[in-house]
Amino acid sequence: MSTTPAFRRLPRAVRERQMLDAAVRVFSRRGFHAASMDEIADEAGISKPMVYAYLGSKEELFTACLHREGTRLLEAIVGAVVPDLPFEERLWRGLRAFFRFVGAHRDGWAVLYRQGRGERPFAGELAAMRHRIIEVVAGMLDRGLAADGREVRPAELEIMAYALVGASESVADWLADHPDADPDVLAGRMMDFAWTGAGNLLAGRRWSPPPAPTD
Amino acid sequence: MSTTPAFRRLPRAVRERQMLDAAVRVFSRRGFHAASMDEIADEAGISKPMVYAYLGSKEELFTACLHREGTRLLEAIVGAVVPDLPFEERLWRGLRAFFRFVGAHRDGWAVLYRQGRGERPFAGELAAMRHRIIEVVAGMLDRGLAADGREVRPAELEIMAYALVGASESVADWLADHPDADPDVLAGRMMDFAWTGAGNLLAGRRWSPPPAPTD
DNA sequence: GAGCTTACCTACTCGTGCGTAAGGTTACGC
DNA sequence: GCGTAACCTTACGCACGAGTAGGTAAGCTC
Repeated sequence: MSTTPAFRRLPRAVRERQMLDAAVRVFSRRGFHAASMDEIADEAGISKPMVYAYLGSKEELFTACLHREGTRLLEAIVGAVVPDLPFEERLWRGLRAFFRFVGAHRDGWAVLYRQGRGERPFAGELAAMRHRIIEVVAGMLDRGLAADGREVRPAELEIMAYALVGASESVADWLADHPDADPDVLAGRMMDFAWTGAGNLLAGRRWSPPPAPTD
Repeated sequence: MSTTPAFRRLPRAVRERQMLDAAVRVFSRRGFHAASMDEIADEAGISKPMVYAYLGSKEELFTACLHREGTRLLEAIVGAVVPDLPFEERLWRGLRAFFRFVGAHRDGWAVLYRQGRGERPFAGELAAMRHRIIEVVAGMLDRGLAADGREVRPAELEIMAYALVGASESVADWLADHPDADPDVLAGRMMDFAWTGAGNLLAGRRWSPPPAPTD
């Protein structure tokens, strides 16, 4: 019989990609600690020393996953949010890109959102990344207001941005567990919430506590 | 010198409380896997076999933490939400109780929100708990609408509840990192967002995509 | 087809941390 | 004041998994 080796020898770049894909899958279902390098190697169809040779230690591997998925997510969003469009349009495009990404990269999303947040060495960096996104959203809100001649204290803007991002994450997480849902529809639902809500809110309508006994 | 033993012998119930308190603290800063039973025992000022004797395995201990903190949180909220009050008032009281709880039990919150979600054996139970809360919120929204003579499809209600809960969690998480912030003020901010937003939204104002090129 | 490089593997070491066996100490009943 | 039961300890067994040493073979160059 001719040369049909069970396992072809592949160039490094291809293997690295396969390993990262496998690592994201395994990390997404096990978490950082519970995932073993053996299982990742197995999932990638390769042996453990190869993973160490190419991607380094377990922490470095997880960092690489976080970095790749985080970059992809960020690029998907900033690529969709064209700068000179009006606020509403940018928000809509950003949300749609976000939900589309989560729908298409559920594993990556799970690693970023469910697994990365608790693990000690990575939580900080991840929180910083999230905070950067929130600042961007807050900036969008601020510019949306400035264009309207209004003004809101930065602290309140930040809280609002936290609420908006948190709401989106929560709905995205729902999407990750409902493969049949349409990301664009969800983005529309979020606009229902964020735009109608934030829009009216920023237009000056503030909620005030009822006069009833406050304790 | 009289009898001043370095370590008094305490009744079981007291020790169990101390151990759970210590476990919540350690789990909150390390996560489930990275936390060691030795460190928990040390934090509780007791030796490891005592932890096993009273609380069982590490998984059982973590489950106990999750259960206690989750029950406390739930009780704080349902205790604040008096059934017969109007929708707005219940929402306000529920949010305020939630933020007050997080402000007063940062460690417990961290275990529930940051650590529990990713860890395999517990994620499911925790997700179920969260889902129960979301159902309650969805029910509140529904009753709020019904009282207003309106009607919304259950699926949309659920999405909205996810957004609301996610927004609250995100702001609560911000609170956990900002000890000086006032929980009641944050609850007010959330009402700004949720009430003004959801209120207008549920009153029939829906956002619709702009006519611009949709890709 | 000799010789080098790169891809790849089997089979180990060794640290860490869960869980436990076996024994010491304190308080309390009588 | 002594037995005994509950409390508490030190010191270990053992499994699991990160990381590695050392060896094999495929493909390339000439």
